[in-house]
Formats: sequence, C-alpha cells, structure tokens
Amino acid sequence: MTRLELSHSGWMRIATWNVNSVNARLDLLLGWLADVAPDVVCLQELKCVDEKFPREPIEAMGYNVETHGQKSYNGVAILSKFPLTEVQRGLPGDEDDVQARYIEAVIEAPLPVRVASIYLPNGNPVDSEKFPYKLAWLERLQRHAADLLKLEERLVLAGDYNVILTPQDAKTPQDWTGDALYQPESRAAARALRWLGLTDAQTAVGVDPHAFTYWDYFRGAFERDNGIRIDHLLLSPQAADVLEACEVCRRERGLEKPSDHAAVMATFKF
DNA sequence: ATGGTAGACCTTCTA
Repeated sequence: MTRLELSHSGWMRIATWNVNSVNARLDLLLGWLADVAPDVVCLQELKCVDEKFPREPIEAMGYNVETHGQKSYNGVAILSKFPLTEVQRGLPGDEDDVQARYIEAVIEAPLPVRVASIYLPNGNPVDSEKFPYKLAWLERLQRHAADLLKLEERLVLAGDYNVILTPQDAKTPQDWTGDALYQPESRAAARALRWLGLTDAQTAVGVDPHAFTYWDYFRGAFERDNGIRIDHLLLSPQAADVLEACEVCRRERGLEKPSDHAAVMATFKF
C-alpha cells in the first residue's frame, strides 16, 4: 500500500508552535496538549539540548517525541500520537550549518503524512552576516522542498518562517520597513518557495486568512492585536486535497507566561 | 524616535 492509499476514514490535526523555550513553557504546553490534543505538533525555539527536553511528561500524554536541540538557541521537535519514521535532523545542503532549525519525519497514521518542523532564521540585523544566512537558508529550503514534492506524498512544512509575506500579514506594516522579516529579498524567496506548488493552510481555509500568529512581548502588542502572521503550514497538493480547516490558537497567548507566538493548527479529513 | 520584554546564562546574545 502506498502512502496515498487510505484504509480508514476520519480526521487528523497537525499544529505548529514556536514556544520560545520549551522548559519555560512546559506548563502552558502541557495544558494546551491536554485541552486541544492535536495528533501531531511541530515545536520551534526549544532553547535546549536534547538531554534537557522535557520528554517524560509529554510522552506520558501519549506522544512520541523526536527532537533536534541546541544549547540556548533554536531547536525543533515533532510530537506525534502515531509512530514516527524516516526521521531527518538538519536541513540538507550545507554540511557546515550547525544551527538546529529543521527536523522531518513520516507520521505512520491512518492518514500517513510527511511533516517538517521549521525554524527559519530571523536574519536581523540586515547589515550583518545573519541576513545572507537567512536568504541562503530559504534557498536551501526551496531546493529540499522541491525534492520532497517529487515524492508526491502528503507533505506538511510547518513552522516559524520569519517572513511577513504581504502588507496584510502585519497590523502596522510600515513599522517593519528595514526589518529582515519584511525585506524584499526575504519576501521574494518565500514567494518562490510557494510557487513550487505549496498551499498555505490558513489562507486556504482559515476563518481569518490574515489572523496574526506573533505579537511582541512589549507595548501591550497582543492586547492591541499589533501582530504579524509568520507561522504557517505549507501543504503539498496531496495534503491540500484533504485539508478541512485551519485555526490560530490565540487563547494561550493571553495566559500567564505566554510564548510570543500562537500555535496554528490544521485539520485534515479523509 | 527610541525602547520596551523575555529567555538562556556568565554578561551578553538572540529574538
């Protein structure tokens, strides 16, 4: 049986969440997992090495866990109620890249799907070496995405893309002039990735296609909804075919000790 | 127009 054939009918939910330190966010994360119970969760900005990832309490909630951690910065993981196979750590294309920003696995579920958890480089300040690193990383991601699309599987590339694609994806786009997230080069590279044939789940079926996913910690940004939309689930045609819904989990952003990002969750029906 | 907050961690970097 190939990955496209289905032996059951039902639904599956896949979420992405930049938690800004998984240990600082553990109580919030566990509460959200208990309330929402997504089948698959892509986490970004773990800010810890694999040995310090809070594996036990998450496994106790019925999740399989695969991590790609790093001391202090970055770090990504995939949690899944179903077995994970073909785990790949690191984005192909640069042997010298030591930053932990990419992990990929196949979810062996009734609706099989290949999932990647992505933490794209921020790239600020623009006049530093961080900006060309961001652009090179986007190019590498595009090359790898092109390879994955050739498999013609259900594919979900989920994560913090750190790019404000259009003016509608920011409350005050003028404030982002000169920022790496809104540079023409960043936006062009992010568009090129999508032109491969990837569908943004939120834009496709979201209740609000431009609902924000990130708000600054300061100046009461969340209370004024002064946010940006930078967290996405990008779908192959085979995954878009079964997409049913997509929502932003805003509630946790308003609780005690929140991440600066909200989770985004897509529902697939089959 | 600048500085505001948060997290990891060794005093400053990253976001």
